[in-house]
Amino acid sequence: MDAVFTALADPTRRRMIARLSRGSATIGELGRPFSITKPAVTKHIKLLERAGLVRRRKHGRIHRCTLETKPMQQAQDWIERYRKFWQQSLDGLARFLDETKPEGEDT
Amino acid sequence: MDAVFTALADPTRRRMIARLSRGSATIGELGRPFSITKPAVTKHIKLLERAGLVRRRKHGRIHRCTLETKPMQQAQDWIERYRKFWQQSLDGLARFLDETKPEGEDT
DNA sequence: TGAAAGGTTTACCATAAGGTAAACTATATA
DNA sequence: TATATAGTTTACCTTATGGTAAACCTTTCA
Repeated sequence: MDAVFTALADPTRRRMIARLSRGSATIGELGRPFSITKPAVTKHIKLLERAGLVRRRKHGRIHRCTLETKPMQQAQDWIERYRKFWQQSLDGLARFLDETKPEGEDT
Repeated sequence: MDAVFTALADPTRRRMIARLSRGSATIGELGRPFSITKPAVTKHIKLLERAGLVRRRKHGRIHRCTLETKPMQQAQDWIERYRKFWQQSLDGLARFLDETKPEGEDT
């Protein structure tokens, strides 16, 4: 889970994911939109693989990448679990109590 | 968005968020479950604030923290957007093509 | 008026990210 | 058989994380 959120924390990798969501791509295709060198692309893909978000298949000298759905699903589940909690609590009594209990706010 | 996913990438911070989803808490309360020093707790909270996930109100010497829903919602929206895309594409034709087009897989 | 309690700040350390240039491996092709 | 192409590896740099200890500021309270 750490690795998944770490992978999503970089804008370049998020754009790579967006690209892959529309179909598989090679390493070169994934790196082309960005003005970064090839080793940088290699590192990003490796990080995405380490998070389980991307799978690679080698065909000759070409590496074709595809997305894996499971880790992203788990990340979404984590968020969803707690989002539900606080939406029900913060919109209701808990928020009222938190806001009104202490009177002397200085910020 | 970078900051939000970065904040979620650490297990200590995720547990702090889980704690906050059940109601507001002080800095001390948030750090107590972990065997880390006070400066470490301060840093985690700061990072959560920087991501907009946590809001702090000072009452005397006590700092009371609450969750903010918006950034988490945005993070979830980002995931949801692309998850939809690839679930519809990978479960269907695109995945079929990706898997079958190149014959000589060596991995 | 002290001293304790809640937090922060200031160094300081180790490791991971994100980037580069240069050299390298392996496959395809003229 | 050269040479170009796709991608990786190694070595290096800078900045951000995650942690500590020690000193500090504020507020509370005996």
